Amino acid sequence: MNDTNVSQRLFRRYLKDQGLPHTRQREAVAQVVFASAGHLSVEDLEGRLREMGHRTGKATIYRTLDLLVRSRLVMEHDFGEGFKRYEHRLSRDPVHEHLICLECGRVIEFESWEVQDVQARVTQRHGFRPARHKLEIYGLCRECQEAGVELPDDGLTCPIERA
Amino acid sequence: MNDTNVSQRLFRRYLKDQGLPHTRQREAVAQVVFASAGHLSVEDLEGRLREMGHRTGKATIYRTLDLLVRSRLVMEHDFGEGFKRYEHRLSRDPVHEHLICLECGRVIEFESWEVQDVQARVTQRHGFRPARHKLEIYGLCRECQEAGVELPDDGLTCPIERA
DNA sequence: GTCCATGCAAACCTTTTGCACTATA
DNA sequence: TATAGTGCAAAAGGTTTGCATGGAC
Repeated sequence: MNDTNVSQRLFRRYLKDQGLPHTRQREAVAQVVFASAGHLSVEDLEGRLREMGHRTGKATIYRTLDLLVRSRLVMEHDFGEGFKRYEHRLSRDPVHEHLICLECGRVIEFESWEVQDVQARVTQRHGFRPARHKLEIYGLCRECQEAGVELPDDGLTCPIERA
Repeated sequence: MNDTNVSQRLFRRYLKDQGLPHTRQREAVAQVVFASAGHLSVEDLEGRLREMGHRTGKATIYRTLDLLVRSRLVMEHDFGEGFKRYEHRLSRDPVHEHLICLECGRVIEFESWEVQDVQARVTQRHGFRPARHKLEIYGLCRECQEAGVELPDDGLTCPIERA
């Protein structure tokens, strides 16, 4: 049995636990999310559902994503593009960080125990109770650099010295 | 001379460098941003401008914030509240991270050389050219914990074991 | 006098909501 | 059959844009 099927089962269990009906739309949305590797936008989801012959309304997609996020089977991300992206959590490390290319939108995942460490120390020092964190590094991926893309620099050239 | 004035001067220099006019609206928006300690929303800004007797249109506020962000004198943040917040960068460490309270929205800043370190190592490993990063830790601040607030837990109780 | 900024309102985009209808259990 | 979900379209909410007017240089 593959991970997609495991996730599907977990989602069905979640629905049962919450006393919610299991519908074909929920099944379809969950299936697409669990079967996709990357970080999906709602537009991506709509497209894949249409390809598969499902005619699912946007509202239902959003409502189902909300359930998937609540169940903790899916994570919601906002990479500053003006819309959200969704990533399933099974079959990968539950805690990981992201490198995000400002040019092409490519997302590379990595893990870092140091970040966990920083979180533990800094939250303890401030009496803060952590629920989750995110470390996102924005820049240019190798491919975009090799394609000659440059990061724009519009800022003050040297604020302090020229003040 | 205080930091607010330094920042104002830098902003005027930025405008001159870019060949852009220095207007009273830009002056007013910049002044409010530089004089404020926290992480301002556009709504906050509008309010403070009104208090000061300035009648500045929303569009002008957004356009001026865009200039301030481009000049690097101001940073834009998105803490997932559905709108952006703005923070001036002078008179504080240019690189710092945030603890964000999910209950009251309080923001606590901290610094971490370890994160810089992680960024350097992981970007080198992936041939990625970093432009900026953000580490945000979400949870409950001390005050909200003491007020008895709990983090909701709606997820699957134990996905793997009960699968 | 030439540009550019401003202000207003309309447009935009993603996400949410109301409601009549349909499907689940 | 009771309860909740679905789909559509409208609304919401923050942000952006078009355009006529006014200000900066």
